[in-house]
Parts: sequence; structure tokens; C-alpha cells
Amino acid sequence: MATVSRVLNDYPDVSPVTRERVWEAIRKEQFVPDRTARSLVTGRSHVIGVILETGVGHPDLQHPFFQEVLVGLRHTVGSSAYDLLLLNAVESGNAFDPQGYLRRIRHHRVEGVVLMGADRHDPEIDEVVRSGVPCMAVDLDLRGGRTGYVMSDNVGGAALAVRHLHDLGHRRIALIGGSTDTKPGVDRLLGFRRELERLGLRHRTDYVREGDFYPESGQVAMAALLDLPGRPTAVVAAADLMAAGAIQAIVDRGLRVPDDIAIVGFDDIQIAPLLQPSLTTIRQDKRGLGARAARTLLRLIADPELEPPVITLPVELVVRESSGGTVNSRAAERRAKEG
Amino acid sequence: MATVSRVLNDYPDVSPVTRERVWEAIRKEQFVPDRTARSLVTGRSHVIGVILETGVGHPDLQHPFFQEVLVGLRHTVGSSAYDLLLLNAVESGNAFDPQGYLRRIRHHRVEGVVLMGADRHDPEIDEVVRSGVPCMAVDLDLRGGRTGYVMSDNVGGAALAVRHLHDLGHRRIALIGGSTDTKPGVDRLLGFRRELERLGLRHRTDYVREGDFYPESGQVAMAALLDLPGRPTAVVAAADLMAAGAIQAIVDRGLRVPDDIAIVGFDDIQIAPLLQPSLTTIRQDKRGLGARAARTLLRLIADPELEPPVITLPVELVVRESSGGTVNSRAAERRAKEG
DNA sequence: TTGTAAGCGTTATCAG
DNA sequence: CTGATAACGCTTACAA
Repeated sequence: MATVSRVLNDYPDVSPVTRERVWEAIRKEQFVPDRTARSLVTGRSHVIGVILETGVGHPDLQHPFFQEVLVGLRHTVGSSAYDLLLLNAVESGNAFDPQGYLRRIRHHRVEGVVLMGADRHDPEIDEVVRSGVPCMAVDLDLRGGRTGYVMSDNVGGAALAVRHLHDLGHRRIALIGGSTDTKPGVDRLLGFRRELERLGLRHRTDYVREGDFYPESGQVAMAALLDLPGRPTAVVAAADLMAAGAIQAIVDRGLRVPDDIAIVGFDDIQIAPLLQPSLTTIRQDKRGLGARAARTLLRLIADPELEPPVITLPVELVVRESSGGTVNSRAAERRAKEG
Repeated sequence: MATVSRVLNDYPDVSPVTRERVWEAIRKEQFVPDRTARSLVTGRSHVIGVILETGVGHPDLQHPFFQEVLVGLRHTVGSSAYDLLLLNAVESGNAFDPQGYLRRIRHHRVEGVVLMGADRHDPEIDEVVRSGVPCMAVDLDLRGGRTGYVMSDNVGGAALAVRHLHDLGHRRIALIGGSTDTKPGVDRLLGFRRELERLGLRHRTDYVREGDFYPESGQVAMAALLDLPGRPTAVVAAADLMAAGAIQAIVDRGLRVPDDIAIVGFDDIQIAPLLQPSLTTIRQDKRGLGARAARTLLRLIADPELEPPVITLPVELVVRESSGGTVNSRAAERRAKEG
């Protein structure tokens, strides 16, 4: 029995002959080691938990951004010996079953947790972070003894978007920002402001609207911007979905993108190139975020001494039609003159 | 010890006083029952596996359709005492760790499996189906002693799309079908053909193209259709993403939707209303598919005698701009005359 | 109604 | 190098 265990775990102190005999038997019996029993004694589970907050209105699992992050996660985790457990926030009916995240984590002996789309101030999340279980957050600035995070260069990305529009001759640039409850929301706003300043453009507070990363909010914000006296000629949206909503609002008014209003999005989700017009956007390396979070988490699990890092991934401007950046810049010059 | 167990499991034979004392202690100690230990003795894990095939090119987790199904799954499973384990297809580096699905399932003592986006002829999938573990497939016609499936009324949906276009006056209707390797692909083709026949329309084989449910294939197929002598005036795409690709192809030629070509999609994914023009489509109840699969699976797990069912969910025509169905039907009459 | 004791399938610790 | 044996934390007879 013990020898079988040794063979299974690749321990060196087994004679080649015995080893082969054991493998033989394992194959013949179709033997699969039982994870539960092993977990019981080792304390390890080979399971990584994923917390992806499920609001009633906006299950974040549904936001294309997180889906792509999840793909990266899955891929990286999959090539290790771990599996992903989707931790549900929903309460169970049964009284003894763990309800909170932390309880579920302990229950399943989850070895590490990836946190996405969760509320930074949720006490449950706090509990998890403090628990000492290794955690990596994505797009969420959570820190702790065993908790780090991965995030795109949101400040730089927003600045990039502004600069691009400025280069195209735009001077009246507005922002449909993300929720300022979130770090990405705050950082994109910051990058937007800074670049405006750096370029010597006037900063109009009525040119800044706050959305929630989803289409409707982009549509509403855009409608408001269009009502402004001296409406903007260009808009940076802090998420592609909001950009899509904004385009809707523009088209609804009988205006055109990019001729009347230029749009730059953020994320470069799968459908960005499929929109009409195709969306100029700041590309986040979504899979990279997932992969990086996973890789770091695995290291955090393996090495208890490792200091949880804060990782920033670069972003990239992808020029398509919605900014008018692909056509010749005759119009740009005109706009620049108009100020 | 045993008494604690009894309290935890809500057994009746515990005095109210003792029961309360135990709960008290549990709360005080922040005690969380260990799932691994319990699993070891009960043989149950409270874990449902999810197989979502990850091709290199098209991780299906990335298809919006499956994402929404997953939301439904998660929600339903979450309100029971189960958690979802994402089973990775990727092989692990470690020799003893389970590689195939079935091994991973046994390894984790997964109680039931939801199958999505997998290849019907994959021997690994076959293994799982034959294993006797309760399974429910979504959009996949897998049957077995303990395996059933849930699927939309694809035949009816395709027919609905054709009829809608016919009602609008179209007579030259083409199909960008899904992969005929898949049941939905076959069924949508079938529905398309049948309805054409029923309406007494001629069936042109060059009006039927096969795609793979992703945008590029829609674009390619549409380009081919546009090259046809006597090109169609309307196209049914067997997936919204393909419809989006088709619209691209049309716009690229300087043609317009729906004026030159009307389009109807399939799925009603999140971004369908955000496309320009917004997409007329056949709505699948994606969350319903997930929820139904989950509910049925839970029953299958609870009752070993239960015959695994085949469930069909109704679909619904959602009229938006891309079919020209929202505008007045002057054009429709004209087209009808032209035949 | 409660406590005692025997497993569940592994790994880890010891002798041999 | 290999075979016993004791945990791991829980459930479940079985006794008390």
C-alpha cells in the first residue's frame, strides 16, 4: 500500500522493478487515486477557487471582459494539476453548508483564490483576504499578507486614448468613465485628466460622466453629452460595452460615428471589430491578466514566503474606424482649427 | 463528536438543548465541516463538474452563448448545496494526476456533469457518458443510461426566421448554417429547408453555406453569397456572431442592411441589440438552458431510477432593425413582386 | 438521547 | 528499499 503511494508520488526510494509492477497493476485495475482521501491527509485539494461576483442585474460572469480573463485563467491552471471551482455567492438552503466565501473555501480546502468583479468593500471579500489563503485579484486593488493583484495600465491606457484623439485634431474630448468605486474606473479617469492637462486642453467637468461598464450606462451618458451646449467632438469610453451604448445614442440622434463624434473604447472585447463602425479601443491583454493571476497564485501557493506582488500589464491602442483614425486626416486638420 | 455530526446533518434524534449547545460551540469556534473528510466517508462531494471544451482556436468558454448558459447553471446550482468545478481538458504534467475527463471526475468524486461545446465524437466524452455518472448536455445530443440533454427548438427557430423574412416580402433567402457536425447546425438547416418548402420557395443549394458559429465564418460565407449571380435579398445566420460577420461583409461591399440585404441571426446574445443595425434574431433562452440542465442533473443525482430526459426549450423571434421588420412594409411589397 | 468505535483511502513514520 | 501502522476529520452502526 505504502509502496503504491510512493510510486504514485514519484518518490525515489522504490526499486525500478517494483515501480513497474505497481504501474502495471494500476493500469490493469484502472485505478484512480481518490483525491478526497489524499486531501484529507495532505491538507491539499488541488483546487483553486474563483470568486466572480454575481449581482442580480449584472452577473459579472457575463461581462465579456471577465470571460476572457477566465479563459486565460483556465488555460494556465489547466496545465498545472489544479482545477477551478466556481464559488457561488448564493446561499444554500441547507443549514450546515457553508454560505460565505470563506466557509466554502475552507469547506473545499481550496488552496488559492482568484477574485474578480467583486466589491472591494464587501466584508465577505475582506474575510477571504484576511484569512491567509493565497489570493490574486484581477482588476481589483486588494492587498494583504497573502493577497496581490494584476491590473492593466489603466492610467496609461486612458492617456493613450486621449492622445490619439488629440492627434486626430480633436480638442473637445469627453469621458464616459467607469464606476469610481473601482480602481480601473478611478485610474482611467486619472489618465484622462492628466493627458488633457499635459496637452493643455481645458478640463470641463460636464464632459465627464460616470457609467458602470455596461451598455445602458454608456447610452445614457452619451445622450447627456449630446445635450450639452458645445458638445464634444470625441468621447473616450472606459469600456467597449459603454462605447457600443454610446454609438447607439449617437445614431439615435441621427448623427454619425466618427464623422460627427469620434469614439474610443477600452478593453477590446471580442466584438469590438464587429461593431459598425468597428471600434477603436485600448486593448487590454485579458487572457494575459488571467494567465498572470493564475501563475502568480500558483507560486504563492507553492511558496509561503513569497511576497504577493502587484502586477501591471501594458495596454495597446488599436485603431479602427470609430475614431476616424484610419481615414486620411483632412478632417483632423479642420477640426484642429475649429478648436 | 457523533452528536456534533448529527446536529450538523439535522438528524432528529438530538435534544433541543444539546443541539443549541452544539451550535453555540460551532459558532464560537468558527467551525467549518471539512468536505474532504465527509466525502471520504459518504462518497459524495457536492461538486458538479462542467466540461466546456477548450479548442485552441475557439475556446468555447468564449462564445457568448455558452457564457450565458453558464450563468444559468451557476445560478441554479448555487442555490443548491453544490459548487461547480470547471474540468480542464488540458493534460497535467504530473504523471499520476488524472488527465482524462473521467479520471478527473472520479478523482474529485464529482457527482454529476454538465457537458457543453464538446465534440460529440470525442472518445473521452463517450467515456464520461458511459461511466454511469449522471450527465446533462446542453446543445449536444448525447444520450445514455444516465445522460440526457437540453436543447432549444432549433428546427422551429430556423423556420421562424424564414417565415419572418418571407412575411417581409423576401423570396431569395439564403442560410449561413452552423457546423453540420452539431445537432443545432443540422436542425437549423432542417428547419430552414422545411419552411422554404412549406412556403413554396425554390431551394437553391448555392444559397446554403456552412459556418462554424463564429464571426469569420459568417463573413466568408456572406462574401461568397454576394458573389452569386442573383444574390439573395435576405440571409438567415445560424448564430448572431456569424450574422455580425455577415453584416461586415455586406458593409465592406458598400451595401446596406437591411435595405440591400436583410439579416436574421440566432441566439440573441447580449450584444445583438448593440450592433448597427440592431440584430433581428431568434432568441434562445440561454439561462433557461443552463438552469434546466442544472435542475435536471440535480434530480438525476438524487434519484438513480430517474430516466434521463431530452428537453426542448422554445425560442422566440425578436424583431429589430437588421431584418427591416420594424420599418413599414412598402419595400416588402415591392420585393414580393420582384420575386 | 448520547457516547464509543470502526472505518472511508490516502500519506507519513517507523521498523525491518 | 519495503511493509506495517497511525493519523487525517468525518459518518454511522452499535451500545449504553
